[in-house]
Amino acid sequence: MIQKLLHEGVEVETSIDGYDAADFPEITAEKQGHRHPVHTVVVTHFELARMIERVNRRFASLLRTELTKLGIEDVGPAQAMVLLAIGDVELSVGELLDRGHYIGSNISYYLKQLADGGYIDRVASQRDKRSARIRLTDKGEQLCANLRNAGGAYNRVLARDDDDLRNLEIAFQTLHRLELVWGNAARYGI
Amino acid sequence: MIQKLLHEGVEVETSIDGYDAADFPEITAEKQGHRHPVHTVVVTHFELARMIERVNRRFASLLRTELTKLGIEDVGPAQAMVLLAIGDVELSVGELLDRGHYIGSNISYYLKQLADGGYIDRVASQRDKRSARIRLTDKGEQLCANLRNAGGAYNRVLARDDDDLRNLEIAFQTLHRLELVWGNAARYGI
DNA sequence: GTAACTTACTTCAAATTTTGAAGTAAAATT
DNA sequence: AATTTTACTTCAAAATTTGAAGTAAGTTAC
Repeated sequence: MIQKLLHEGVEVETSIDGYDAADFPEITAEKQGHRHPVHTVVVTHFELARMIERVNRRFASLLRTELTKLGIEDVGPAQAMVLLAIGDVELSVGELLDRGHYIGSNISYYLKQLADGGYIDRVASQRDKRSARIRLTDKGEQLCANLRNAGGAYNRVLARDDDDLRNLEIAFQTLHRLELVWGNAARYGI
Repeated sequence: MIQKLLHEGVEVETSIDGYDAADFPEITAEKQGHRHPVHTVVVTHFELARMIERVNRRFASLLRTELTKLGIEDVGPAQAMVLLAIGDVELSVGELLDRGHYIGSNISYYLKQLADGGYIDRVASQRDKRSARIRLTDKGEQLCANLRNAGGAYNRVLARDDDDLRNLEIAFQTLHRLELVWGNAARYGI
């Protein structure tokens, strides 16, 4: 049964970017081993998930470094992500929840910190006084602008040519698909 | 003023499940003069990062659900990821660190919980008695097998045809590239 | 051989992030 | 007018992550 599942994944040729098959334990042993030019790697659901977890960790620490460089002490990576999620539009807490799949109390907590730090403004909506409208202050926009500015270097490294752009786009859309599949599964079962 | 630039010429191709351009405030206009046969979305660094964060969150809650279904109470999603990272080989704590880009004390903490729960065995290496060798117990292997079994359904949904396979492969490799770029940047600066 | 240094990991305490239960107030429904 | 639902907040607890300090084993330089 396990054997069968391992073959439900994607077959990948891995000479690209020289990553190491040993990074991926969910591969049948007979396929690694000898130093042949072509390895076939089976990418499963879990490998993708592990990759995503690692990449997420890396990004968070990068963001922390950037924040430190900017001398920002009252905003952590998680809060910075919230600021970036807000972007330059005014939106309600509910919309923000949808954007990041956060849990309500979590966002509420971050928004409080960000409001205390002067990064966002909260105004009760005229239409619906239950609904808080959120928007970046100038300080918040400045921070986002600085982060984006620092991010430009990464964009240039990551998107060198058309091929890179295509791959980034495909990665993005594929992740979006994962988001939907995993999200729907969580709510309605697969 | 910098970020006003970021909203030029955004065209979103919505072939996948109709996601909304408004979800993604950070699309750049940094396209060079090459000919693109069709409209292209230029995905930035931060958009990818936000997507990855969301997907990661979704996966963690899915994993939590699966663990609950299996009646497992002493293993959370983070620990389950560690078990999956170990896979079916025996390795040292250091190797495990590399696999997940964890921080040492973090893994140590998880390994303690997993050892207490009987999911892993720890043996001091003969060669080097500082080095702890880690391996799944039968209980640990059983849990991984159950998780993989449940995961089979997702693999089938995600990888329906060759196109899906190709896209998953590209996503995986692109994430690996992100991992390298972000990781190296964190250590050596970009 | 041994003193100093490095590696491999653990421990602990603190910070950060996430979760869930309970609450408030406004809007919508009955 | 009473009830229910929505939109959010608060608070306390749990889970996760981090960093500083510690231990013990291996390595290197004298």
